[in-house]
Amino acid sequence: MAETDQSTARAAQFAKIDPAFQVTVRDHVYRTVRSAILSGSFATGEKLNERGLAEQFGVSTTPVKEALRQLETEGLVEALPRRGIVIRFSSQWAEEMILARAALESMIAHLAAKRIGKQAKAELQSVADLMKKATASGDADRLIELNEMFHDQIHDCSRCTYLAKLIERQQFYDASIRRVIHLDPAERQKALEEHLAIAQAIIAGDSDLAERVMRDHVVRSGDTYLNIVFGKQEDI
Amino acid sequence: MAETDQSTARAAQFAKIDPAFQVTVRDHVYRTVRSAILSGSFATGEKLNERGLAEQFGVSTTPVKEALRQLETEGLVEALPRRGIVIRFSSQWAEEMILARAALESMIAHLAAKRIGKQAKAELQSVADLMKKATASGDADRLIELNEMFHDQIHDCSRCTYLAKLIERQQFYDASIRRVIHLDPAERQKALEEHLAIAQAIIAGDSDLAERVMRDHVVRSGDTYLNIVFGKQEDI
DNA sequence: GGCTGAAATCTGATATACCAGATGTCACAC
DNA sequence: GTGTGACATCTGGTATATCAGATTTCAGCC
Repeated sequence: MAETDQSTARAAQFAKIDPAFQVTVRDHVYRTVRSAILSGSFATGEKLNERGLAEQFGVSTTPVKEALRQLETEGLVEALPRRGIVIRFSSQWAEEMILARAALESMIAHLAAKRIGKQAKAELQSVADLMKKATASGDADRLIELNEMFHDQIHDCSRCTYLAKLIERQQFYDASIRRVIHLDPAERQKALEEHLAIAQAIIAGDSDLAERVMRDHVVRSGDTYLNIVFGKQEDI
Repeated sequence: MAETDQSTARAAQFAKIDPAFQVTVRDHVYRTVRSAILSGSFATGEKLNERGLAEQFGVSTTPVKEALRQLETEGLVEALPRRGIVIRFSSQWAEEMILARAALESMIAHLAAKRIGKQAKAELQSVADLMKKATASGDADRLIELNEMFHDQIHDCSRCTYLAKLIERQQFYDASIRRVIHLDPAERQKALEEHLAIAQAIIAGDSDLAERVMRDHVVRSGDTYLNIVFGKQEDI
């Protein structure tokens, strides 16, 4: 009996591993090619060769085809049947990805403000407080981490799994670029103010305000990224 | 010389065929399974079997795998590596797809109001006028057609290709269900009023108003669809 | 009787072979 | 020189075989 209890207790210590965590070749190819496209390794209109990619990765064409299918569904490449895969991603695409994110994040912020519970309010406030500290101390990596946590919390509050997944696909920059941004004190300060305003609006349950400040935040910071990645500035 | 001109003129008469128009097995499987999922042929959580599907379609597993990969990227199914494909779609998913559409369509309406040109204004107005007539005469099929034309025009005005593509994937009902909706006179009238308001706002260049009325339109009509497909009502 | 673990089996993941449409090349006819 | 068309070739699409993780089954043990 004691033994049973003990073993149960021990088993409970281990978090369930996410089955989707496993890495497949397909997934590796997908991530690598996606990242390469988003970082501008391929010119818009350039063709991708299935056999060539398979050879470069040292794998068969099967997982490559599947990875390309995912990229196609995401809109980053276009498949012309029996003719080839063409890169679709461009600076315009990136701009629109920001707009999509802005639209979806503001929708989710709206819902979060309506649906947030007491405990979640406290947690959101606590992350906001941590952001304030990290901004003051200039810890860029910590800020990136908190940033992600912050948006994830809002996603959780909204209880919108699908929307959260959709938003994830609208990201065209990676951690290294984020780091560049967060190293700039002025940018850090601006982002902090926006985050605090978002947190305040959501905690206050002001869904319309939350929607607006979130949208402005995503668009503004998105433009900053655009500027860095493509060296140009565009407004809505 | 005359011959050259003539042949050029003749060639110009034929529209270029879209290379993506070609139907592949993969695409057929994709569309069929997608439609089956959206129409509720599979319960949420139900497993799909690659070999089984391939056998049902009388094809090999290769195109089936690719089709499933597309559905996975769309979020309709989830792939658990080496364990199987699970249906993710549910009424909650459908609700969130509407919210996504509302967010994206309102963003696109906002941009359309800002970017629309003189000729496009006239065209949008003319479609709106046709809608008025079709609503009065109760021509459901014609209304469905005009509806699509209307939204496509707005997409074109916004000059947002990526967003337009993204919106297309947020549709969880097909033509037959649309038809049911448009057969109801009250619904037709309501939709007409909304469409006219949207057209007016965009033509007037009032981007904020366009955004708001578009969002309300998508959410309201979406709820009507939800009601029909899932027999329940949900609000934001 | 209930638990353990090895074997059978199911299923997705990957590799390979082959098919067919699309494109490029080039000799030939005018 | 220009245009035509057969042929070589490239490339994605599909089929099939094999590999390996996951699940199930069930005999054997406590």
